[in-house]
Amino acid sequence: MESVPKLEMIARRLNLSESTISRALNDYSDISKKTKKLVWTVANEMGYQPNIYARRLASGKSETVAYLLPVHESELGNSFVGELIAGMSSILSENGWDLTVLSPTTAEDEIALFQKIARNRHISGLVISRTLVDDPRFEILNKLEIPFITHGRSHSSEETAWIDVDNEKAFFEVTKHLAKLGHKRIAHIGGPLKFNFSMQRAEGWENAMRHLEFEILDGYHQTSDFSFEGGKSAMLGLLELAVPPTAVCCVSDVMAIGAMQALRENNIMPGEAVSIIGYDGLEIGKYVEPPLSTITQPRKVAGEKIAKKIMELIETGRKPKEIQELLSATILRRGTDNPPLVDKIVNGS
Amino acid sequence: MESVPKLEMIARRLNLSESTISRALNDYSDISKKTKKLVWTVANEMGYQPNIYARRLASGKSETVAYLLPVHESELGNSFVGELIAGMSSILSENGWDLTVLSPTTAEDEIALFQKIARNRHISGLVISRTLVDDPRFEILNKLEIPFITHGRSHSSEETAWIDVDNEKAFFEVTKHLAKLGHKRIAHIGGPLKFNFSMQRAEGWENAMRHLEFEILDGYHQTSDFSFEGGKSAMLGLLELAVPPTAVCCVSDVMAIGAMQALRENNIMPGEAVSIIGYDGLEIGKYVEPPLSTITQPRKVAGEKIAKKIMELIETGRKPKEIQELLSATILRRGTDNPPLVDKIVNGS
DNA sequence: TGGTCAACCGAAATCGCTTTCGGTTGCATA
DNA sequence: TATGCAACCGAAAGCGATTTCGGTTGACCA
Repeated sequence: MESVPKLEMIARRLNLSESTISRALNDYSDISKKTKKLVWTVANEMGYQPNIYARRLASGKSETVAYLLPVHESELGNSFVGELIAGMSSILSENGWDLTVLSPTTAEDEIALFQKIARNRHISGLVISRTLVDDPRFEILNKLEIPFITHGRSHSSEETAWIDVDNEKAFFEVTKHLAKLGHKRIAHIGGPLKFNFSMQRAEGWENAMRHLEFEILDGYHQTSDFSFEGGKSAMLGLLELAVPPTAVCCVSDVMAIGAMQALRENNIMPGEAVSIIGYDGLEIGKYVEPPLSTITQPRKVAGEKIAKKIMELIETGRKPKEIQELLSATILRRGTDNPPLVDKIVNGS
Repeated sequence: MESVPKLEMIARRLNLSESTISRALNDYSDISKKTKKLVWTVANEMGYQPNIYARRLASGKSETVAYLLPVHESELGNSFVGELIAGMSSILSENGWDLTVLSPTTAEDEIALFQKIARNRHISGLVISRTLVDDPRFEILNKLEIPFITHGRSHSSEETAWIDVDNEKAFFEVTKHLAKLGHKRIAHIGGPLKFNFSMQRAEGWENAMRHLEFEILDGYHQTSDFSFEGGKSAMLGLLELAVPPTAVCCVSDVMAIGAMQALRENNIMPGEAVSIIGYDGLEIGKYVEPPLSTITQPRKVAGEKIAKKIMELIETGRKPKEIQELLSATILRRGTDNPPLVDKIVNGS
């Protein structure tokens, strides 16, 4: 009857005390190298795994990070969630940490959750995605002294830890890209501006337009919710304009695909009279007609980075503001970004 | 300096012993109703939250279930993962349980993980999705005596706990549905048959064809991998046949959308010369041209049920085989399932 | 020879809860 | 008046680690 190996068993086997074993395994400086090596080999041999509950109780650390599932948002996020979680989970478990998933259903629920976490300290850090421009959670978490890192910034993320994509730059670039193709009447279909990434992307487009000295006609900035429907109705709004755009950059692939739908219903082939570029790099974009051009970012890698950073934040005394990283996204040309028809004719040999 | 309330503080406050408080809170039968009520109100008042690590250490139970992320499979699963996790997480945390996510990267990794779990017992149960027809994990987990529930069956799930959709029935029905529309030449685009749901869906189609006494022509059962590309090449395979089908049911929406792509490239409008039905009820299906008919199942609800069942499995002494549930999926007609063209002409008034 | 200082290790207290076991009550029964 | 039996509750021993504090060594120097 092999029972699970405990500290005490290793101690007896080596004629050392439990405390020495513990300190050896935890790499304390007052244990000789020789002893450490000895303890390690024996521990491995016995297949020793510390009881994390005993360890967490004794040490007062929990080595657990919680990921807040953005459940009360539209379902679009879901496809990301898997990859993000995969990335975080792999890195965390490599280090013996746990990843748990929390899914508050309402905003009040979420706050109650924070308070609970603050009280019992069973979770050492939080990962938050879908940040708002003006996100009240930051302040609450700070007050409660709960370490957290966000996937995406907000107005108040000067002092907090985050990892984010340079949304502004991405849309600046994509707008310039469309301009280079010959477009001047470039519109933007955005999501609700309360979301930070939504705001940033809109700003990127706007800044580029200004930089290029293109006029932003009335109605060129459509906003709607993050759904296919939303993209569709936004596009319909653009088509109704006196001077409709020849190119549109959309805040997400989902909305872009909705927009494409609107074009088709008006007998406009996406990528011909109207170019479309989305964002997210969803694989599905390859299979709409024609394949949707888009902007991608590596989500699994983001998950991995987040995991590393939150551990760093918790373990080391480093300031949250020192733990920030801006990633960049890249344009992926597929089939919906082409020179405008008019120009083709004008320039036609 | 408010410190977190502990058992001992409640005890002192009420002039009772710690053990009484503990037993009161855990609803032991040897504590009077009056005392229990008293303890509860005081505990709530103080905002008492038991230290789960102390509790788990003392009780030897971990009240934690782990979800195995199917990472090494194609990325299609990701969109489901979010919903499933959301469902599980909400129910588990309602009951004070934790959901942790594990992501072994290889099959060996997975087994090592199982062994680790078996040793240290820090996880009380496992949730597994993407089961194979012949899934070696079942036996391993049984031997290791790790409670688990699978989302999807396998050949060896007679004695295990599972929740699944009646895939066979769903595809039997969808095939009959196509027949009712007038189709006789109905093909199936399936995924790798090592996956159980893939196998079951193929069987459902096959059984229906037999039941309807329709001939299954050579090549009518295409299999490919779960990707858009896979669906596309499978459809191309069908189109090359001497007698191509007039309707195709696909094992997944993703593959169905790939198949639609293949049709379009051959100047065939999906839902006209060739009807297509997918499976999964992805929202994206609404926005391809024309909207894809499909079969849906409630995934979040599945997650909730899974959570309840795994807790039941762990807590009560019930046999795994008593914890099984078959859900049914429903056909969602959108735009790609129509009567065959030929029949229209033949029957034309 | 004695003293000092690293370098190492052990004893013991904790961490906060669970759970067994036994000990009081008080009341009904014989 | 015993006796028995519920109904309640307390004492105390864990659970398996961590961590502080102090005590031995032995080497090295004066």
